[in-house]
Amino acid sequence: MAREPARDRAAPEPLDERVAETQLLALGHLNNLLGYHIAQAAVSTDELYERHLGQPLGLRKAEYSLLMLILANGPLAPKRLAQALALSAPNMTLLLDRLQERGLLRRERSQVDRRSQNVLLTGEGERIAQAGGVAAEPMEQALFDRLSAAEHAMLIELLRKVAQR
Amino acid sequence: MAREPARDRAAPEPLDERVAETQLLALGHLNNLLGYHIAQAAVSTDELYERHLGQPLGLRKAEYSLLMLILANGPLAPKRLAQALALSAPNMTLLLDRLQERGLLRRERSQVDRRSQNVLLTGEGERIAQAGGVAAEPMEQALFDRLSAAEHAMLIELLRKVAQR
DNA sequence: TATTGTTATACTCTATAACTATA
DNA sequence: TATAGTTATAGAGTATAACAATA
Repeated sequence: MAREPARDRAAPEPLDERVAETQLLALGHLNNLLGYHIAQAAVSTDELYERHLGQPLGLRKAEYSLLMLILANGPLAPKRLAQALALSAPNMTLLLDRLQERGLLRRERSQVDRRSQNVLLTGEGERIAQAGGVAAEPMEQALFDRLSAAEHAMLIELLRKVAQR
Repeated sequence: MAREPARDRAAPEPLDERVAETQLLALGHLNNLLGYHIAQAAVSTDELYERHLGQPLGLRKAEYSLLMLILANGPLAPKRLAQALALSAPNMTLLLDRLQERGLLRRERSQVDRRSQNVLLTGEGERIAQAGGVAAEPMEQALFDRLSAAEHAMLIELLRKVAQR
């Protein structure tokens, strides 16, 4: 893909061989790269997360998602949580350690298979998780000046197809 | 959001208070969280990137994007690259150091403003960048068993609206 | 033997403050 | 004074190997 000639013989001679500061950058091959656009969109959603959920609740993204999963499903094994969140087993251990230390969850040995554990929310954990669920709504609303409700739903549906694991 | 009762009085008494291993996890509040679905989709696109571009070219995502931007626009200042890729200035310095060390680009002082630099591709850098552009195509094609071409385009358009910076 | 979870460790990525050289 | 870029440093996120307990 050859680049557009940015200059013109008649234009005031620029001393530098580079596009004007005011000019939007061309994306070139990045234009049709889904991964690139996902990364760029994540910059926006990460900012929103930090403002609406991360800061107020003191939870990182993985911590928040983990609490939401237990809130929705009841007790779960670290193994299943790790698979659902695409985290390695050692990282899941550390994540659970932190949340347990904060008193948001506890671990019980499974009676069925004593290698396995049940991770469950404490009272405080359930309280925070509930609050987190509620606080998610205004965060999504904040997207509605960029996206209609229908577009928002459509976008999630398409991302689901990509994620499909 | 109360969780569905997973048990039934008549069912064989489970010893553990948790959903069956075979059962899909409920997402609860995560269901309408755009950020969550973006993160999940990124797991897939990151895998694809690693296989099609990262491994073969020995380039990380930020390195690849940077090369694509210079290929498409010609010489650019680190400042503009940092803004375009949402990287901090110190991280941009390190990124450029690595690529320069590999002989893929070089830095020149700007003649217009001697605080600023022009980052430009070397011959080898241009060669790798070209190869990267070409190798991107089969990567996107690999998505087409999950997404039609129209859905792929639509998805990128929606992500653009979210990213909008 | 295989699986669940842990420990230890290292590497990448990101964030911040302090500095330099130019404007 | 303000801006472009650098250096130094620390923190978060992620990956891998070796291990203990249980199946």
